[in-house]
Amino acid sequence: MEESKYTQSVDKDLDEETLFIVSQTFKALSDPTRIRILYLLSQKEHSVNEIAEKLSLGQSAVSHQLRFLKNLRLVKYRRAGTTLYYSHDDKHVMNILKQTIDHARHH
Amino acid sequence: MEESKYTQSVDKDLDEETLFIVSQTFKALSDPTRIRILYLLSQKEHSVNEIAEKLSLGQSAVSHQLRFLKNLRLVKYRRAGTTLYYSHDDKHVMNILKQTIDHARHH
DNA sequence: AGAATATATGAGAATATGTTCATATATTAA
DNA sequence: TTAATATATGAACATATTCTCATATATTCT
Repeated sequence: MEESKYTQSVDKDLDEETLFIVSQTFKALSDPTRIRILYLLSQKEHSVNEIAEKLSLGQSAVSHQLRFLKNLRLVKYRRAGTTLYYSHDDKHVMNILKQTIDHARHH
Repeated sequence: MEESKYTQSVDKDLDEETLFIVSQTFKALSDPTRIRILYLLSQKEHSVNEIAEKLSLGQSAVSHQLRFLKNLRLVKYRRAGTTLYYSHDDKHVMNILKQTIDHARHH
């Protein structure tokens, strides 16, 4: 039997663009440092130095990771003088992170 | 003010083990090849060769990735002669994958 | 046992990733 | 304008990842 002309999109192969977006999204969540940063930002906004101190990381490392997250529009920032306050900027992704943390904890 | 003894677990720092499980889970979903394999298995079980053919991948590459996914208990298999039929084995993770694919498609 | 088929495994190569170090840029205050 | 503070950036290094190639293992059939 041939493929039905009513085949749903959910059964089609993944197109390049979708695949790229999905893999990039999960890549953002696959590194312990980025997870810790996002988790911190899930509670409230933090400056770069606050993040570095709270998580015992170098300022440069934090800045690099924030750039990564910013490029994917997972975080945003507001400026206050020389200080940049970062906060999360993607509710869907933060929700998925929270779901998975809860799931991991219950085992 | 000191930390309340009623502080919710959701506000605590992430412990090592949770962090490890979460990062490993997302790492599994961060590679295009593994995403394509899991997506295929979300539809129905497939043998190693079927996966390789459908996705135009080498048999060895597929086998390596399946081992990775098997170690995380994201897939399982049943044997039929010399053929191994793989299927998904973690509804939570498959649900997250589906959510994220849908989210990516709608943009 | 030997041949055929399906899958797994290990080593090696190419590429990607994450951190550190040094330094650049931007904002504010004196 | 100069100094002080906060953050960003680029290069270099160490490690991790993913694929390919060759070969090993497992099952079935004759």
